[in-house]
Amino acid sequence: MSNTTPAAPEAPAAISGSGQGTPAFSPLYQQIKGLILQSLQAGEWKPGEAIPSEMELAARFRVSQGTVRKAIDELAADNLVVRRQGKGTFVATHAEQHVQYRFLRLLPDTGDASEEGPAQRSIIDCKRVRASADVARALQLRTGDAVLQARRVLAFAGTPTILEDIWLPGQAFKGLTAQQMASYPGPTYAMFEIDFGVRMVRAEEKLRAVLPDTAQARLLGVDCATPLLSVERIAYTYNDVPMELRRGLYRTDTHHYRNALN
Amino acid sequence: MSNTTPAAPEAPAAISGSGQGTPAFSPLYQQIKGLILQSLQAGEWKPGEAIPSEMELAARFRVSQGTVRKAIDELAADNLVVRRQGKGTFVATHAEQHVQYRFLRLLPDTGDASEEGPAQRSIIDCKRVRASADVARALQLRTGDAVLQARRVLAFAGTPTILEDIWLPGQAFKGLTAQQMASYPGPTYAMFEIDFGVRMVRAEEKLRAVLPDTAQARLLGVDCATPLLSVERIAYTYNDVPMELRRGLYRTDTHHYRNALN
DNA sequence: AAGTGGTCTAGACCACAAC
DNA sequence: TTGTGGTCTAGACCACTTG
Repeated sequence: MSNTTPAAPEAPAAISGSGQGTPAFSPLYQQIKGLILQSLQAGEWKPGEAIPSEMELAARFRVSQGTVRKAIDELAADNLVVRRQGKGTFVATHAEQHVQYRFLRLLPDTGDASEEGPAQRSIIDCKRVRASADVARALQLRTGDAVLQARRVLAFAGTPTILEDIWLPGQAFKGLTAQQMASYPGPTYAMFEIDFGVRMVRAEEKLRAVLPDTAQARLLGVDCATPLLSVERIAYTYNDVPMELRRGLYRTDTHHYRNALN
Repeated sequence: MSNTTPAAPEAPAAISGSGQGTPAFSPLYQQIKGLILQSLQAGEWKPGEAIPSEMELAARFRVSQGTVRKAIDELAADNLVVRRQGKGTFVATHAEQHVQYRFLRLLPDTGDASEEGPAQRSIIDCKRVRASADVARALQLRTGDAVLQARRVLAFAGTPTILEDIWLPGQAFKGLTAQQMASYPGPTYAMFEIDFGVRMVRAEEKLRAVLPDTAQARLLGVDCATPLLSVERIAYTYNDVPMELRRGLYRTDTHHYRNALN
C-alpha cells in the first residue's frame, strides 16, 4: 500500500498535513501509531488487557503486519504497551509491574530495594483546597480551581525517608479519600488507574538541595540543618496532560537518587 | 540466510553460545550489532566519521540490508551512532553535538541554557595522585594506582555554580595538563576523544543533598549552611569500562537538575 | 543522476505460550 | 496444534543530499 493510495474505512491513513510551509510528510506507521494511541486514550483496551494481535490490527487498518509492528515498537519504547512473545501485546499498567515504583529513583545505599521491602505509608493529611498560582500553573488549571491535596510520609525499614505533598485536579479525582490513599495495596499510581481511570505515562522532575522547615524536619525525624533532596514531579497522562504535582523531600543520608545517562 | 547456515569469512554469524544451560539463542542482528561494536571499539571508524553504508555492511556480513538496519537501529538508540538521511551513518561524538553538554542536566530556572552561554571554566588544580580506596573501586583500579585528579569551577553568567572534582585513570590519560583542561574549546569529553581516544558512551549518577566544607563553600561563593546538590558520576567507555569519576557540587538556588521519567 | 537512509510490503520460518 | 510476537529476506519505492 503506497502513501498516496490510502482509503480503507478505519484508516484515514496517509494524507499529509494541510498546513502551509512544509508538506509535513508523515510515514504510515506514525499514523497507525496515532490511531492506536487514540484507542488507548479512549479506553478501548484497559491497562493490563491485551490489544488486538498485529495481524488483526493490520487487517483493521489495511496495512501490512510490518507497518503495525513498527508502530507498536514505538509504543513499546514509550512504555505505553508491553510485548510478550507468544502471548500478545498488553496495555502497560502501574500494577503488576515488576518494578514496584516506576517513577521513584531513590535507592538504599547498601543492598537493593527488594531487601528493604515496600514502603510504609502514613497519610498526614488529605483535603480539598483551592489551587494556588504555582499549583494551578503546574496542573494547567486556573488559580482557585478545586484540587485535592495530600501529605504523606514513606518509611523504609521503619525509618521515615520521604515526605510528599501531592496535588491532584479535583475534577478527575472526585471522591478520593485519605482512607483510600492509605489502605490501597500497591503503588498509588495503580490506584489512580483502577479507581479513577487516570493512567500516568511519563513524568518530569526538578531536583534541588534544600533545608526543611520545622514541620518538615519533625515529620522526617531530622533537624532543620539536615540538607534534603527536593524533588518536584509533574506526572502526565496521554496527550501531555498534567494530572499530578508532587513535591517530595528525600533523606539522602541512607539513600541516594540514581540516574542513568545514555 | 538462516540462523543454522552461517558461513561467510567476515561473518561468524549464527552459532549459539557454547555454554551449558540455556542454548543462548542470539538473533542475527544482535550478532551483527556486536561485530559493528567491535569495529567501533577498535577505532576502525573515528568519532564524527561515517561508517560504511547499510548495503556495504550487508555485503560484508553476508546478511540482508534489513538485518544490518535493525542492528544499526539499536546502535543509534544507544547513542553510539547517528543516522542522517541522504548522507550516511556517523560515529557519535561529544564534539559537534548540538547539545553542548550531553551529560549535564543542570538548567537555569528561568530561560534556557542557550541564553546564559557556555560555562566559564577555572581550573583550580590538576595533579597526579595515588588512587584512594573508593576512587580505585569506582574506576576498577587498585588502591594506590596512578590517577589524574583535577578540580575546577564552572561559572554561568559570572556566577560560580558548579564545583567538580575529576579523577581519571593515569594510564589512559598520560600527559593531560591543567593548561589543556582550561584552554580546550568545547566539551571536556570532546577533548578526551580527540587527544586521548577515549569516548564516553554512557554514565551513571548518584545524587544527594549535602552541606559544603569551608573550602568548597569559598570556591562557590556561598556559606557553609547552603545546601548543595552532590552529583557523583561514573562515565563509561565501550564495554562498560569506567574511565572517569566526577564528584560535583551544584548550586541549586538559581539552577535545577532536570530529569525526564518515561 | 547517483548514493544514502527511510518506508512499506509479502512471505517464510523460528521461539514461546496455551490449550 | 494453534496463535502470538520475533527474525530474516528480497524487492520496490520514497525522501534527502551531493555532485
